[in-house]
Amino acid sequence: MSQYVHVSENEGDEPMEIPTEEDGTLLLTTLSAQFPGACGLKYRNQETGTLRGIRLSDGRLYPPDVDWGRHVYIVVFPKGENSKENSTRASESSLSVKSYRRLDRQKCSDLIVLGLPWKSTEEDLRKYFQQFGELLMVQVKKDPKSGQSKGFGFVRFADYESQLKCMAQRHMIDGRWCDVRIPNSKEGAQQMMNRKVFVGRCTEDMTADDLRNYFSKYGEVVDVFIPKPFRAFAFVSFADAETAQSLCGEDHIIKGASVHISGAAPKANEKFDRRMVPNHGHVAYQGSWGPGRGGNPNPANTNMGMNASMGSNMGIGNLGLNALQLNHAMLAAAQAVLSSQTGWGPLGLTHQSGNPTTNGDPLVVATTTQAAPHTISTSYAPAPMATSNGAVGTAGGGASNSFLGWGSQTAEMPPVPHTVATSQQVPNWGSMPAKAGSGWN
DNA sequence: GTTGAGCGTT
Repeated sequence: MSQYVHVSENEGDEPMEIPTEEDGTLLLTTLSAQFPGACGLKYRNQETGTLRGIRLSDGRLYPPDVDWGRHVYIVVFPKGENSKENSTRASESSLSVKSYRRLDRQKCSDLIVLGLPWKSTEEDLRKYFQQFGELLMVQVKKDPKSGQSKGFGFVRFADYESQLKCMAQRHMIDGRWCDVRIPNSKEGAQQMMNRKVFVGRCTEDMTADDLRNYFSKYGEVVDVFIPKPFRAFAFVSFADAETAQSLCGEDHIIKGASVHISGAAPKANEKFDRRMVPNHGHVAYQGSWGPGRGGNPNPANTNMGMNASMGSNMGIGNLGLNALQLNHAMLAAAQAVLSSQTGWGPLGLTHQSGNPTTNGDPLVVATTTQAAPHTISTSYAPAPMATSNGAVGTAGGGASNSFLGWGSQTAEMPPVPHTVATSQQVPNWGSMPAKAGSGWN
Protein backbone atom coordinates (compact mmCIF):
# COMPACT_ATOMS: atom_id res chain seq x y z
CA MET A 1 0.00 0.00 0.00
CA SER A 2 2.93 2.27 0.36
CA GLN A 3 3.43 4.75 -2.40
CA TYR A 4 5.84 7.44 -3.38
CA VAL A 5 5.08 11.09 -2.91
CA HIS A 6 6.63 13.71 -5.13
CA VAL A 7 8.32 16.37 -3.08
CA SER A 8 10.46 19.35 -3.94
CA GLU A 9 12.13 21.94 -1.81
CA ASN A 10 10.80 24.86 -3.81
CA GLU A 11 7.94 25.15 -6.22
CA GLY A 12 9.23 24.27 -9.66
CA ASP A 13 12.27 22.35 -8.46
CA GLU A 14 12.81 18.83 -9.58
CA PRO A 15 10.73 16.60 -7.32
CA MET A 16 12.08 13.72 -5.32
CA GLU A 17 10.11 10.58 -4.56
CA ILE A 18 9.58 9.97 -0.88
CA PRO A 19 8.10 6.71 0.38
CA THR A 20 5.02 6.60 2.58
CA GLU A 21 4.24 4.08 5.28
CA GLU A 22 1.94 1.11 4.95
CA ASP A 23 -0.99 3.14 6.23
CA GLY A 24 -0.46 5.80 3.61
CA THR A 25 0.98 8.40 5.95
CA LEU A 26 4.34 9.97 5.40
CA LEU A 27 6.68 10.08 8.36
CA LEU A 28 8.13 13.47 9.04
CA THR A 29 11.39 11.73 9.73
CA THR A 30 11.34 10.19 6.28
CA LEU A 31 10.83 13.64 4.87
CA SER A 32 13.50 15.28 6.97
CA ALA A 33 15.95 12.53 6.07
CA GLN A 34 15.88 13.95 2.55
CA PHE A 35 15.15 17.55 3.49
CA PRO A 36 16.91 18.23 6.78
CA GLY A 37 14.98 20.59 8.95
CA ALA A 38 11.70 20.07 7.14
CA CYS A 39 8.69 20.51 9.37
CA GLY A 40 5.81 19.97 6.97
CA LEU A 41 4.43 19.81 3.46
CA LYS A 42 2.17 21.91 1.33
CA TYR A 43 1.01 21.82 -2.26
CA ARG A 44 -0.68 24.10 -4.70
CA ASN A 45 -4.35 23.36 -5.03
CA GLN A 46 -5.03 23.48 -8.76
CA GLU A 47 -8.68 24.33 -8.29
CA THR A 48 -8.19 27.37 -6.13
CA GLY A 49 -4.64 28.27 -7.02
CA THR A 50 -3.77 28.56 -3.37
CA LEU A 51 -1.31 26.65 -1.31
CA ARG A 52 -2.73 23.99 0.93
CA GLY A 53 -1.05 22.67 4.03
CA ILE A 54 -0.79 18.99 4.83
CA ARG A 55 -2.03 17.75 8.16
CA LEU A 56 0.70 16.77 10.57
CA SER A 57 -0.06 14.77 13.67
CA ASP A 58 2.30 12.82 15.85
CA GLY A 59 5.07 13.05 13.34
CA ARG A 60 2.96 11.74 10.50
CA LEU A 61 1.85 13.64 7.46
CA TYR A 62 -1.56 12.67 6.19
CA PRO A 63 -2.58 12.56 2.53
CA PRO A 64 -4.98 15.34 1.55
CA ASP A 65 -7.44 12.92 0.00
CA VAL A 66 -7.74 9.16 -0.10
CA ASP A 67 -4.16 9.14 -1.21
CA TRP A 68 -1.41 11.58 -2.08
CA GLY A 69 -2.50 11.91 -5.68
CA ARG A 70 -0.18 13.35 -8.24
CA HIS A 71 0.52 16.66 -6.60
CA VAL A 72 4.05 17.87 -6.27
CA TYR A 73 4.44 18.72 -2.63
CA ILE A 74 6.61 21.51 -1.36
CA VAL A 75 8.67 21.16 1.75
CA VAL A 76 7.86 23.52 4.58
CA PHE A 77 10.67 24.70 6.77
CA PRO A 78 10.44 26.50 10.08
CA LYS A 79 9.67 30.16 9.65
CA GLY A 80 12.42 31.96 7.81
CA GLU A 81 14.44 28.82 7.41
CA ASN A 82 14.06 27.99 3.77
CA SER A 83 17.71 27.55 3.17
CA LYS A 84 17.81 28.19 -0.52
CA GLU A 85 15.72 31.29 -0.49
CA ASN A 86 17.45 32.84 2.43
CA SER A 87 20.46 33.97 0.54
CA THR A 88 18.51 35.66 -2.18
CA ARG A 89 16.02 37.18 0.16
CA ALA A 90 18.73 38.39 2.41
CA SER A 91 20.40 40.28 -0.37
CA GLU A 92 17.17 41.71 -1.65
CA SER A 93 15.89 43.15 1.53
CA SER A 94 17.74 44.98 4.22
CA LEU A 95 15.09 43.81 6.60
CA SER A 96 15.94 40.22 5.92
CA VAL A 97 19.59 40.97 6.24
CA LYS A 98 18.93 42.46 9.60
CA SER A 99 16.87 39.65 10.94
CA TYR A 100 19.06 37.03 9.38
CA ARG A 101 22.13 38.49 10.94
CA ARG A 102 20.44 38.72 14.25
CA LEU A 103 19.29 35.17 13.95
CA ASP A 104 22.87 34.28 13.37
CA ARG A 105 24.03 36.14 16.40
CA GLN A 106 21.59 34.44 18.68
CA LYS A 107 23.40 32.15 20.97
CA CYS A 108 22.70 28.49 21.14
CA SER A 109 21.89 26.84 24.36
CA ASP A 110 22.17 23.27 25.42
CA LEU A 111 19.09 21.32 24.47
CA ILE A 112 17.68 18.49 26.46
CA VAL A 113 16.69 15.37 24.59
CA LEU A 114 13.91 13.53 26.35
CA GLY A 115 12.66 10.04 25.78
CA LEU A 116 15.81 8.39 24.54
CA PRO A 117 15.84 4.63 24.27
CA TRP A 118 17.84 3.08 27.06
CA LYS A 119 20.22 1.65 24.55
CA SER A 120 20.99 4.87 22.68
CA THR A 121 24.57 5.99 22.99
CA GLU A 122 26.16 9.35 22.50
CA GLU A 123 27.41 8.14 19.14
CA ASP A 124 23.85 7.31 18.15
CA LEU A 125 22.76 10.78 19.15
CA ARG A 126 25.56 12.42 17.30
CA LYS A 127 24.79 10.45 14.18
CA TYR A 128 21.18 11.43 14.35
CA PHE A 129 21.44 15.09 15.29
CA GLN A 130 24.24 16.03 12.96
CA GLN A 131 21.67 16.19 10.18
CA PHE A 132 20.63 19.55 11.63
CA GLY A 133 24.08 21.03 11.76
CA GLU A 134 27.40 20.97 13.49
CA LEU A 135 27.29 19.63 17.00
CA LEU A 136 29.44 21.00 19.77
CA MET A 137 28.36 18.61 22.47
CA VAL A 138 26.44 15.39 22.88
CA GLN A 139 25.68 13.77 26.20
CA VAL A 140 23.65 10.83 27.32
CA LYS A 141 23.03 10.99 31.04
CA LYS A 142 23.87 7.73 32.72
CA ASP A 143 23.85 6.24 36.13
CA PRO A 144 27.47 6.53 37.19
CA LYS A 145 27.52 3.11 38.77
CA SER A 146 25.73 0.98 36.26
CA GLY A 147 26.46 3.06 33.23
CA GLN A 148 22.84 2.63 32.33
CA SER A 149 21.30 5.51 30.40
CA LYS A 150 18.75 7.58 32.22
CA GLY A 151 16.86 8.04 29.00
CA PHE A 152 17.72 11.62 28.37
CA GLY A 153 20.66 13.64 27.25
CA PHE A 154 21.85 16.98 26.01
CA VAL A 155 23.06 18.32 22.72
CA ARG A 156 24.40 21.66 21.67
CA PHE A 157 24.63 22.96 18.15
CA ALA A 158 27.16 25.37 16.80
CA ASP A 159 24.58 27.47 14.98
CA TYR A 160 21.33 28.86 16.18
CA GLU A 161 19.71 27.94 12.89
CA SER A 162 20.46 24.31 13.54
CA GLN A 163 18.96 24.63 16.96
CA LEU A 164 15.77 26.13 15.57
CA LYS A 165 15.43 23.44 12.97
CA CYS A 166 16.02 20.77 15.52
CA MET A 167 13.51 22.12 17.98
CA ALA A 168 10.85 22.52 15.33
CA GLN A 169 10.10 18.82 15.17
CA ARG A 170 9.94 15.60 17.06
CA HIS A 171 12.61 13.04 16.61
CA MET A 172 12.54 9.33 16.00
CA ILE A 173 15.71 7.99 17.53
CA ASP A 174 16.39 4.26 17.58
CA GLY A 175 12.70 3.53 17.40
CA ARG A 176 11.39 6.01 19.94
CA TRP A 177 9.91 9.46 19.64
CA CYS A 178 12.07 11.92 21.47
CA ASP A 179 11.55 15.55 22.30
CA VAL A 180 14.13 18.26 22.17
CA ARG A 181 13.57 21.26 24.39
CA ILE A 182 15.27 24.10 26.10
CA PRO A 183 16.17 22.75 29.53
CA ASN A 184 14.22 24.08 32.46
CA SER A 185 17.42 25.38 33.89
CA LYS A 186 17.55 27.86 31.04
CA GLU A 187 13.99 28.98 31.22
CA GLY A 188 14.69 32.13 33.11
CA ALA A 189 17.10 33.24 30.48
CA GLN A 190 14.59 32.50 27.79
CA GLN A 191 12.06 34.61 29.52
CA MET A 192 14.40 37.48 29.96
CA MET A 193 15.04 37.42 26.27
CA ASN A 194 11.59 38.75 25.71
CA ARG A 195 10.81 39.81 22.22
CA LYS A 196 7.93 42.04 23.16
CA VAL A 197 8.13 45.63 24.27
CA PHE A 198 5.65 47.79 26.00
CA VAL A 199 5.01 51.10 24.29
CA GLY A 200 3.65 53.63 26.70
CA ARG A 201 2.13 57.07 26.15
CA CYS A 202 0.58 56.09 22.86
CA THR A 203 -1.89 58.47 21.38
CA GLU A 204 -5.21 57.47 20.03
CA ASP A 205 -4.33 58.18 16.44
CA MET A 206 -1.56 55.60 16.40
CA THR A 207 -2.67 52.57 14.48
CA ALA A 208 -1.11 49.15 14.52
CA ASP A 209 0.24 49.86 11.08
CA ASP A 210 1.80 53.09 12.28
CA LEU A 211 3.62 51.26 15.01
CA ARG A 212 4.60 48.41 12.76
CA ASN A 213 5.96 50.78 10.17
CA TYR A 214 7.83 52.81 12.70
CA PHE A 215 9.46 49.94 14.54
CA SER A 216 10.29 47.92 11.45
CA LYS A 217 13.42 49.97 11.00
CA TYR A 218 14.85 48.34 14.09
CA GLY A 219 14.02 44.79 13.19
CA GLU A 220 11.30 42.53 11.96
CA VAL A 221 8.04 43.27 13.73
CA VAL A 222 5.99 40.13 14.16
CA ASP A 223 3.07 41.51 16.08
CA VAL A 224 1.47 44.71 17.22
CA PHE A 225 -1.23 44.74 19.81
CA ILE A 226 -3.24 47.78 20.71
CA PRO A 227 -5.80 47.20 23.42
CA LYS A 228 -9.26 48.36 22.62
CA PRO A 229 -10.74 50.55 23.83
CA PHE A 230 -7.93 53.01 23.86
CA ARG A 231 -5.64 52.63 26.81
CA ALA A 232 -2.65 54.67 25.76
CA PHE A 233 -0.25 51.82 25.36
CA ALA A 234 0.57 49.05 22.94
CA PHE A 235 2.75 46.00 22.63
CA VAL A 236 5.16 45.45 19.81
CA SER A 237 6.78 42.07 19.27
CA PHE A 238 9.95 41.66 17.31
CA ALA A 239 11.30 38.59 15.63
CA ASP A 240 14.23 38.57 17.94
CA ALA A 241 14.70 39.52 21.52
CA GLU A 242 17.80 41.51 20.93
CA THR A 243 15.95 44.16 19.00
CA ALA A 244 13.34 44.40 21.70
CA GLN A 245 15.92 44.67 24.42
CA SER A 246 17.89 47.30 22.58
CA LEU A 247 14.90 49.61 22.51
CA CYS A 248 13.96 49.29 26.12
CA GLY A 249 14.22 52.45 28.11
CA GLU A 250 14.15 54.69 25.09
CA ASP A 251 11.76 57.44 24.18
CA HIS A 252 10.69 57.66 20.57
CA ILE A 253 8.66 60.18 18.67
CA ILE A 254 5.82 58.63 16.76
CA LYS A 255 3.26 60.80 15.04
CA GLY A 256 4.55 63.73 16.96
CA ALA A 257 4.10 62.11 20.31
CA SER A 258 6.78 60.84 22.61
CA VAL A 259 6.28 57.23 23.49
CA HIS A 260 8.23 55.33 26.06
CA ILE A 261 9.46 51.82 25.43
CA SER A 262 10.07 49.29 28.10
CA GLY A 263 10.14 45.57 28.40
CA ALA A 264 6.79 43.88 28.37
CA ALA A 265 5.99 42.01 31.53
CA PRO A 266 5.12 38.40 31.23
CA LYS A 267 1.67 37.22 31.62
CA ALA A 268 1.43 36.06 35.18
CA ASN A 269 2.62 32.53 35.17
CA GLU A 270 3.10 30.37 38.17
CA LYS A 271 6.22 28.73 36.95
CA PHE A 272 7.83 32.01 36.23
CA ASP A 273 6.58 33.62 39.37
CA ARG A 274 7.82 30.93 41.62
CA ARG A 275 11.12 30.89 39.90
CA MET A 276 11.71 34.56 39.90
CA VAL A 277 9.85 35.82 42.90
CA PRO A 278 9.70 33.16 45.52
CA ASN A 279 6.54 34.30 47.09
CA HIS A 280 4.44 31.18 47.22
CA GLY A 281 3.65 31.64 43.63
CA HIS A 282 1.85 34.83 44.26
CA VAL A 283 2.97 37.72 42.29
CA ALA A 284 3.87 40.80 44.12
CA TYR A 285 4.84 43.36 41.64
CA GLN A 286 5.64 46.37 43.61
CA GLY A 287 6.02 48.91 40.94
CA SER A 288 9.34 49.92 42.30
CA TRP A 289 9.83 52.29 39.55
CA GLY A 290 6.25 52.40 38.99
CA PRO A 291 5.27 54.92 36.53
CA GLY A 292 5.01 58.47 37.40
CA ARG A 293 2.92 60.06 34.79
CA GLY A 294 2.39 58.24 31.60
CA GLY A 295 4.29 55.33 32.89
CA ASN A 296 3.91 51.67 32.57
CA PRO A 297 0.89 49.97 33.98
CA ASN A 298 2.61 46.77 33.20
CA PRO A 299 5.44 46.58 35.63
CA ALA A 300 7.91 45.13 33.28
CA ASN A 301 11.24 44.19 34.59
CA THR A 302 10.49 45.29 38.03
CA ASN A 303 10.31 41.91 39.54
CA MET A 304 13.17 39.96 38.19
CA GLY A 305 14.05 39.19 41.72
CA MET A 306 15.48 42.60 41.97
CA ASN A 307 13.11 44.35 44.22
CA ALA A 308 12.91 41.35 46.41
CA SER A 309 16.58 40.84 46.77
CA MET A 310 18.04 44.27 46.45
CA GLY A 311 15.32 46.78 46.56
CA SER A 312 15.66 48.05 50.03
CA ASN A 313 19.40 48.05 50.11
CA MET A 314 19.98 49.67 46.83
CA GLY A 315 17.11 51.99 46.69
CA ILE A 316 16.18 51.00 43.23
CA GLY A 317 12.69 52.09 43.72
CA ASN A 318 13.44 55.72 44.05
CA LEU A 319 16.44 56.15 41.90
CA GLY A 320 14.56 56.19 38.69
CA LEU A 321 17.12 53.73 37.46
CA ASN A 322 17.34 53.87 33.76
CA ALA A 323 15.56 50.96 32.31
CA LEU A 324 18.12 50.80 29.57
CA GLN A 325 20.89 50.01 31.98
CA LEU A 326 18.83 47.41 33.64
CA ASN A 327 17.90 45.79 30.41
CA HIS A 328 21.44 45.60 29.28
CA ALA A 329 22.34 43.94 32.50
CA MET A 330 19.47 41.56 32.13
CA LEU A 331 20.33 40.84 28.57
CA ALA A 332 23.86 40.03 29.55
CA ALA A 333 22.67 37.84 32.35
CA ALA A 334 20.21 36.09 30.12
CA GLN A 335 22.78 35.41 27.48
CA ALA A 336 25.24 34.26 30.06
CA VAL A 337 22.77 31.78 31.40
CA LEU A 338 21.84 30.59 27.97
CA SER A 339 25.42 29.92 27.16
CA SER A 340 26.16 28.31 30.48
CA GLN A 341 28.77 30.82 31.39
CA THR A 342 27.40 31.54 34.77
CA GLY A 343 24.41 31.26 36.99
CA TRP A 344 22.03 33.99 37.83
CA GLY A 345 24.56 35.96 39.74
CA PRO A 346 23.17 38.97 41.43
CA LEU A 347 19.85 38.48 39.79
CA GLY A 348 19.47 35.16 41.43
CA LEU A 349 16.90 33.90 43.77
CA THR A 350 17.12 35.39 47.11
CA HIS A 351 16.73 32.62 49.56
CA GLN A 352 20.32 32.71 50.60
CA SER A 353 20.76 36.39 50.94
CA GLY A 354 17.35 37.90 51.01
CA ASN A 355 15.40 39.11 53.91
CA PRO A 356 13.62 36.07 55.10
CA THR A 357 10.48 36.71 56.93
CA THR A 358 8.50 34.46 59.15
CA ASN A 359 7.40 32.20 56.38
CA GLY A 360 10.70 32.22 54.65
CA ASP A 361 9.85 34.53 51.86
CA PRO A 362 12.08 37.36 51.06
CA LEU A 363 10.54 40.60 51.99
CA VAL A 364 9.12 42.31 49.04
CA VAL A 365 9.92 45.91 49.32
CA ALA A 366 7.23 48.26 48.42
CA THR A 367 8.04 51.67 47.25
CA THR A 368 5.43 53.70 48.89
CA THR A 369 6.62 57.10 47.99
CA GLN A 370 5.30 56.91 44.51
CA ALA A 371 2.31 59.02 44.09
CA ALA A 372 -0.59 57.14 42.79
CA PRO A 373 -1.31 58.74 39.50
CA HIS A 374 -4.94 58.06 39.65
CA THR A 375 -7.11 57.05 42.43
CA ILE A 376 -9.22 54.19 41.45
CA SER A 377 -11.24 52.18 43.79
CA THR A 378 -10.13 48.79 42.67
CA SER A 379 -7.05 47.79 44.47
CA TYR A 380 -5.09 45.43 42.42
CA ALA A 381 -3.32 45.78 39.22
CA PRO A 382 -5.32 44.95 36.25
CA ALA A 383 -2.73 43.62 33.91
CA PRO A 384 -3.79 45.18 30.74
CA MET A 385 -2.11 42.46 28.80
CA ALA A 386 -3.66 39.51 30.46
CA THR A 387 -6.30 39.45 27.88
CA SER A 388 -4.99 38.36 24.60
CA ASN A 389 -1.86 37.70 22.74
CA GLY A 390 -3.96 38.61 19.96
CA ALA A 391 -3.81 39.22 16.38
CA VAL A 392 -2.30 42.23 14.89
CA GLY A 393 -3.83 45.42 15.89
CA THR A 394 -7.36 44.76 16.61
CA ALA A 395 -7.66 41.71 18.69
CA GLY A 396 -10.48 42.46 21.01
CA GLY A 397 -8.63 42.80 24.19
CA GLY A 398 -10.58 41.90 27.20
CA ALA A 399 -10.87 45.44 28.19
CA SER A 400 -13.78 46.26 30.20
CA ASN A 401 -14.91 48.56 32.82
CA SER A 402 -13.15 51.19 34.77
CA PHE A 403 -10.89 53.93 33.81
CA LEU A 404 -8.75 52.96 30.89
CA GLY A 405 -9.78 49.44 31.55
CA TRP A 406 -7.23 49.07 34.27
CA GLY A 407 -9.68 48.68 37.00
CA SER A 408 -10.93 45.29 36.14
CA GLN A 409 -9.61 42.27 37.82
CA THR A 410 -10.66 38.85 36.88
CA ALA A 411 -8.11 36.55 38.36
CA GLU A 412 -8.04 35.56 41.93
CA MET A 413 -5.98 37.85 44.03
CA PRO A 414 -3.04 36.56 45.91
CA PRO A 415 -2.76 37.43 49.54
CA VAL A 416 0.55 39.12 48.95
CA PRO A 417 1.67 38.59 52.49
CA HIS A 418 4.59 40.95 52.71
CA THR A 419 3.68 43.71 50.49
CA VAL A 420 3.41 46.91 52.30
CA ALA A 421 0.20 48.69 51.80
CA THR A 422 0.49 48.74 48.11
CA SER A 423 -3.11 48.31 47.48
CA GLN A 424 -3.59 51.77 48.73
CA GLN A 425 -0.36 53.37 47.73
CA VAL A 426 -0.21 52.12 44.25
CA PRO A 427 -3.72 51.17 43.62
CA ASN A 428 -3.53 50.13 40.08
CA TRP A 429 -0.03 49.22 39.32
CA GLY A 430 1.09 47.54 42.42
CA SER A 431 0.67 43.98 41.43
CA MET A 432 -0.27 41.60 38.75
CA PRO A 433 -3.02 39.11 38.74
CA ALA A 434 -2.13 35.52 39.10
CA LYS A 435 -3.55 34.32 35.89
CA ALA A 436 -2.51 31.05 34.47
CA GLY A 437 -1.02 31.47 31.12
CA SER A 438 1.64 30.41 28.82
CA GLY A 439 4.10 32.97 29.99
CA TRP A 440 5.20 35.73 27.73
CA ASN A 441 2.96 36.72 25.03
C1' DG B 1 18.69 -8.02 34.70
C1' DT B 2 13.14 -3.82 35.67
C1' DT B 3 11.43 1.75 33.78
C1' DG B 4 9.27 6.07 30.26
C1' DA B 5 8.21 11.49 33.17
C1' DG B 6 11.62 14.41 33.71
C1' DC B 7 15.97 18.47 33.68
C1' DG B 8 22.54 18.26 33.66
C1' DT B 9 28.09 14.33 39.52
C1' DT B 10 32.13 17.47 36.26
